[in-house]
Amino acid sequence: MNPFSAFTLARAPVECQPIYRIGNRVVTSAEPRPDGARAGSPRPSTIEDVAREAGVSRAAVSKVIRNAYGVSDRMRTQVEAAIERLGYRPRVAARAMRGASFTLGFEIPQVGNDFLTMIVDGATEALAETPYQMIIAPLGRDQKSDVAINSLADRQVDGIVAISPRVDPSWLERIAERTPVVMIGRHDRSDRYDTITGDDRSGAEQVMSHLVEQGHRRITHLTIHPSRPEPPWAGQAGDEPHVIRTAVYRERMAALGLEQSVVHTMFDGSEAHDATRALLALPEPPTAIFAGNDTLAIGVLSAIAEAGLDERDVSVVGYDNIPIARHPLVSLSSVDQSGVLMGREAARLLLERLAGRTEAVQSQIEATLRARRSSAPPRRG
Amino acid sequence: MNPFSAFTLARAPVECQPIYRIGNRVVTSAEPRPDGARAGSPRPSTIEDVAREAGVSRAAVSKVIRNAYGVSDRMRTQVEAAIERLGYRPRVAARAMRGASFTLGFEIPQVGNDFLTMIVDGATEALAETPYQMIIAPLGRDQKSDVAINSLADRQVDGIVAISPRVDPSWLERIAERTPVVMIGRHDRSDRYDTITGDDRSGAEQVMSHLVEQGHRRITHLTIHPSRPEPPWAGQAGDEPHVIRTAVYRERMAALGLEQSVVHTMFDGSEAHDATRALLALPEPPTAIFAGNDTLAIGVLSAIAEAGLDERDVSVVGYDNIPIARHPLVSLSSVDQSGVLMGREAARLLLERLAGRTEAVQSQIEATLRARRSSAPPRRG
DNA sequence: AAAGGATCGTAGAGCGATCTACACACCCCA
DNA sequence: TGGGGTGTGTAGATCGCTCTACGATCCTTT
Repeated sequence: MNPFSAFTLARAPVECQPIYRIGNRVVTSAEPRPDGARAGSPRPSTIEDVAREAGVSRAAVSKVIRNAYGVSDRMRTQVEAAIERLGYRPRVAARAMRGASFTLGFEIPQVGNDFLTMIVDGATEALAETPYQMIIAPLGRDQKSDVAINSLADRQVDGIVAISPRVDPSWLERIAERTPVVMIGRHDRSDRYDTITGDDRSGAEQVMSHLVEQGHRRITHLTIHPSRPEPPWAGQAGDEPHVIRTAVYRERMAALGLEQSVVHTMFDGSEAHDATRALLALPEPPTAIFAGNDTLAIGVLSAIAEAGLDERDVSVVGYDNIPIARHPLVSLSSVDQSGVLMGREAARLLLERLAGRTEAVQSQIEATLRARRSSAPPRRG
Repeated sequence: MNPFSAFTLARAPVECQPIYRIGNRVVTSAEPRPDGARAGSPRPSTIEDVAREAGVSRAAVSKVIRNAYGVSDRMRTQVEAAIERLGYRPRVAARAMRGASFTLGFEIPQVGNDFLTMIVDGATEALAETPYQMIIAPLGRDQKSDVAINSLADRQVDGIVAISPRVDPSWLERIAERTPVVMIGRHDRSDRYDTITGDDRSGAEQVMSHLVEQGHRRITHLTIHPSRPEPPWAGQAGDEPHVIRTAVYRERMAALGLEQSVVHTMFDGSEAHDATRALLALPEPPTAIFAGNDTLAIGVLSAIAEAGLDERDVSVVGYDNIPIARHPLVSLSSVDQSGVLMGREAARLLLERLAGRTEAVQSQIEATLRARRSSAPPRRG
């Protein structure tokens, strides 16, 4: 069963019994609680308990907690002491019912992807001094972005960062009507949500110029499969980063009168490895491979190394400049589009929205090629 | 300000206005809603709306959603149609108030750490067919584990996976009274929470045997700083994986009458790099380095490569067998303790708890050294 | 035909917060 | 002395959902 459709998300599996909570008053139930182990545990204290302990009203405690107006120093001290004594912690779920959940949600298509990790790192840093907690909804295998985004929205997060999701922009706009959304990595324009993109055109152009200047002529572009079937919202403006990089490759090759060679693989580097092996077995293998991202490039490098070849045989350039790219054993040329910066910016944009901004913002991050050992002039021959 | 203490977690920063939601009835408020942009958006439909649309009671809709007993086929069809028409999605926050949130929380000390990523991958896979959604609470820089764990508990997650957290076990037990907890990676025993560990003793012993058999005598152990100050709960049983690995190193070196050399660094590989540079500059540098984990080992390798040396000069063995370790350009010998398996197991243990299990379980994952190019017999001389 | 048992559905009381509206002091000044 | 502030604190409705208790049918059975 797909657990995330409107129905099944909501539905408990038959074999999973619901968790019971002992409420303010003791629940009189003929049945023993299913999770007997936790039955006797002390009830966590509520705002009510704090109020009683401090000898004030619930509302007063709430005010102190929210740092709201109308609290005397004496009362604050009193209430804070009571909170301390009881070890009280506000229940986020209850707060979310009326106010905010102080939670920002990140939809991450691949947890293992180092570029996405950099984004999370940047955002974490930016949120450090705020009361907002970040949560990440990772995509399961074969799961679509909308599942994770919906799931974040269902959890009443105060803002959502969606990373290059393959979803219908108008669907995303509907989400953005309720919850501020920042979309990273797709070249959409919307006046409902904010966007952050790298300069994919410039980045790809730098790669192509670099390779051509080094004397490469047989250049293969290896990238991930575009969405299939072609989504109805695909277009120039809404293109995914990889699509743009590919377009630049094609333009440049065409302009130079060179033969184009584009290979598509899955996200994961192992397919890039296999694809590269096949390329190397060709009668006239490419002298350079422009990989759509570093994960693929790493896979490409492994096939090249296994074949006993090096950068003079086949040069490789990636995209994203993930941390391992600068490792001397790898030394992968790559385009830096600072994921950390993107994450920081995403957090900032969300906080701005929460502070009241209403106009959409499009933010673009510079792209800079970092040439390393993996790209070198081809051997004469 | 630290946003996560009992107080500040709860407190909105002064400049952040709360988000208002239009409830079931229109909220009559003299003030305009602060987030004016979203003011005109259609109110998301509630269970009440669905009930009206389907011509049944709220309770009936709830039953259908929860797949509970006492629903006729006719009613189910009717309600499901209404849900479909309205695009209704249940609010998790509201459900969490009484029942379950269908959310499992993972506390991840370092988002960028590939070993932890493997754990998440394994868990994601295991949860794919369940109604549970995983959320990850990443640790901010200099943040302690308890902050993230608390934050998950505050969000009423139905279960928590804590990865090798540096927290007081008795504190964790208190959390576990309310919410099932699985702790990965620390050799604690508790009858309140479940644990999953690798066989760190065996793994470390394999490393040491391997290096010694290859003829290494000057072996340095490089690992992360132990918690400082020594936490009060530290002891043999509750030791962290790194501490155990270090202990094994010391035992083996002592048994062989070899001089011990232990270097401590931060988590991040760049310090390992610097530390290795310093080691290489010694009059008698080590011929082998046993790194406490692969992240550190990668940093070690980079320093060795930069110095123009290779495995015949200084061998390196890591721990965790992260994906990049098998890359032919890196080819790092490492101990495999299947993070994916750990993640899968963690999810399984949590689901079992939710299904009613009450006794604690300790699960141990095998450790197997994968010897690769990075460890080789030292050069003569 | 009445009793008993399923089956199906509803009413209504929470869950733990937030936030508006209002009451009560107290003080100042005319 | 009375009229307004201003500063503090409380009452109480509300958010959207869950779940127990119970009522209403309908079908068997005796």
